Amino acid sequence: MAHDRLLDIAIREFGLRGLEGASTRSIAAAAGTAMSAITYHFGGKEGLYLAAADHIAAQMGEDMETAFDQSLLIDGRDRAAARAAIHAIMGRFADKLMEDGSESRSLFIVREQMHPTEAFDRIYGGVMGQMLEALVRLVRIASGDDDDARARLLTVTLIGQVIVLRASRASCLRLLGRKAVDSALVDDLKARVAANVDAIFESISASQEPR
Amino acid sequence: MAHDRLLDIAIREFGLRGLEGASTRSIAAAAGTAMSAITYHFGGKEGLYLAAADHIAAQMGEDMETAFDQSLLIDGRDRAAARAAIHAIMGRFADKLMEDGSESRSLFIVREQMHPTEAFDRIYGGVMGQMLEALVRLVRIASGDDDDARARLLTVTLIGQVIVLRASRASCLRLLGRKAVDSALVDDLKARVAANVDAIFESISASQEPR
DNA sequence: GTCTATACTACGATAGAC
DNA sequence: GTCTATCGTAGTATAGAC
Repeated sequence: MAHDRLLDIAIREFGLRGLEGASTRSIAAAAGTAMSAITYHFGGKEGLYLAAADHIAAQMGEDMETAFDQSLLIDGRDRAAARAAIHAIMGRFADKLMEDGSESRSLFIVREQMHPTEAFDRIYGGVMGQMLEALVRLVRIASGDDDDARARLLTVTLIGQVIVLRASRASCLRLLGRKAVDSALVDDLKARVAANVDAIFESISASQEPR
Repeated sequence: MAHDRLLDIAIREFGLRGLEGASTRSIAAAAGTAMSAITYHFGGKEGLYLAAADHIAAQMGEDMETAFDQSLLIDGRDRAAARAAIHAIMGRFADKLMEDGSESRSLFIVREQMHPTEAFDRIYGGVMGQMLEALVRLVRIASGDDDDARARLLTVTLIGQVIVLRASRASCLRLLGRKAVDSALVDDLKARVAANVDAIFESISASQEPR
């Protein structure tokens, strides 16, 4: 179906070049169809862009669903379980972020972070927001600190440790002396982040009970 | 001078809209000059883009210079001093990243991270690379672990905690329930990151000397 | 449903007037 | 040095043929 081919290529092109950088002519050509097929199926470039956002949100939803569904079942007083769930979500997030074929999707989202449009609402309003809120709740439990603002700020610094590899990819690759991100590197990163997370929560626990 | 006005506006426009999104016509109009002035002063759109990158690199250099010059003087065995220097660099980095008027520059760099061009070489090859290398050295000292690869990976997770507020700005603002990043928030973030950094290095130290 | 034609706008580059 | 005028290219949208 021309519809699906166009959507596929649109995600790639919009992620790679952005809304303005991508051209409907080249998207249509790559899909082996006429440019006006975009008008027909999606109403225009803008509609195609939003359809791409919806598709990305849906795919992200599938990928993260089980990991964060489980986290909702966790008891509000079980700090160890909450921390384990944080490790699980962050690990899965890292995997999905760096997975082959996820580059276009990630870049699409990074672009929207800079210049949020309606497309960002569709992505954040879906599973992304739910995942982050679930993470905040787990952080509150795992830290034993009910203060919401502090939990949210800590959550930001946690996800930053994973996201940096996508959002600042070029710098990271140079700093690590690599040409690309392979699965061994992702595993190393996950281990490093997990150790950091443990260290941070241990430190918070220690400061709560001085002796 | 038309040259400087064009450069100023170019940084803003390229940062906001990207190389393809920005138009030489509107940049020239905003600078109150004819479009062909860009050709005259910079040789064309591409030249203007590279000049913008050079200007950003130079400005970043000034801003971070003292903070990281001092770090080079630190003794290779003084773990406490190295950790203090890490705090100083990261704090200054956070300030500069979130400072009023730095948005365009930050966005310019984030875009280059996704799709590095010659402009990225000019920025990274300047002070950015030096700052990151200085950080790696400090991390190696502060952690008491001479392994270079481990130090680089840890460095990545450290800067990620700061950069996330720019690179994933929209998500962070939503998660924090804010409309904008004010200086109070930056101070909170700096304190949180500093605590995280301490916790991580304490944990590493503890694992090295089990008793 | 899909493609061809075409209309219209905006882009970047350049030549030449001042 | 700076601006005006213009060229060629590429963008989106639309109407209508198949």
